Amino acid sequence: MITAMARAATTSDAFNAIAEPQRRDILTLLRSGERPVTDVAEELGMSPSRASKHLRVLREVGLVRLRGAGKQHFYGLDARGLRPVHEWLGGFEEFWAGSFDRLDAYVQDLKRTQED
Amino acid sequence: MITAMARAATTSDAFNAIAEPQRRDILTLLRSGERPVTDVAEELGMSPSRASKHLRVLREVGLVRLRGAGKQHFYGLDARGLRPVHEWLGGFEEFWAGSFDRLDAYVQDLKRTQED
DNA sequence: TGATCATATTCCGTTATCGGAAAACGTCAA
DNA sequence: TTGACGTTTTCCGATAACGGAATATGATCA
Repeated sequence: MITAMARAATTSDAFNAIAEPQRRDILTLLRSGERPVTDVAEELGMSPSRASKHLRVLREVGLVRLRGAGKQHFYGLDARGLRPVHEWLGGFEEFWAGSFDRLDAYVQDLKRTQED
Repeated sequence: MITAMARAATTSDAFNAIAEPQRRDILTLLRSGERPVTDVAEELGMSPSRASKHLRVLREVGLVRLRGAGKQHFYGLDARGLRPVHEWLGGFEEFWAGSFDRLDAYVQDLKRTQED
């Protein structure tokens, strides 16, 4: 039972998971191929335990997959989990160019307001 | 001076700002035009104070602009702030189709591992 | 079995979110 | 000035992320 809500868990969403810069770095790194925890940690300059924790979060939201048992674990990218983010963002692309116009309108409006 | 780091502030990033579902809803709503706080609150079923707080976060990261002084405030979308998110995501698009193949490979691998 | 390497988890303290409720501003009209 | 409306802020309690350090688990090889 939930008593009080604070910020949503990092593991609740791809949106929340990628809010952390280091986790984005991990995903970016994994674009070039699978890697064991140690490599991730070393290449991104973080402690193995930290890397492991971040990878756990990414695994829980399905952005990363663990392959291979035994001593060697390989983490690989599963970018499908980013689709919801991309889809949500897609609705805004048309606004990027337009935003400049809208900013112009805003500035014009501001001028008018101050002149009045 | 920073003593200990917790989760990054919601206002530090577009990434952090859009991690909250209600803030995404607000941005989506504002695609159809500017709105005063009350309207946002009502249309999304949240208290005015909550809406105002969310809008403040969005304003601080530059995703939203405040127009008009006086009693009537109008909040409008400034989607340019989403560009960093889109750009980061862009690097992964090529992987979405590929991810299925990679999943196949993963499953094959799993089979092999379990047979051994 | 015991040592060693690779990963994962737990413990700790600090910080900041989130919602609701209540109170504080700020503006405009009577 | 008083009152009403629209908006923002403050206070509160509960939750949990984050890093580092230490510890635990797990697998492999001598």
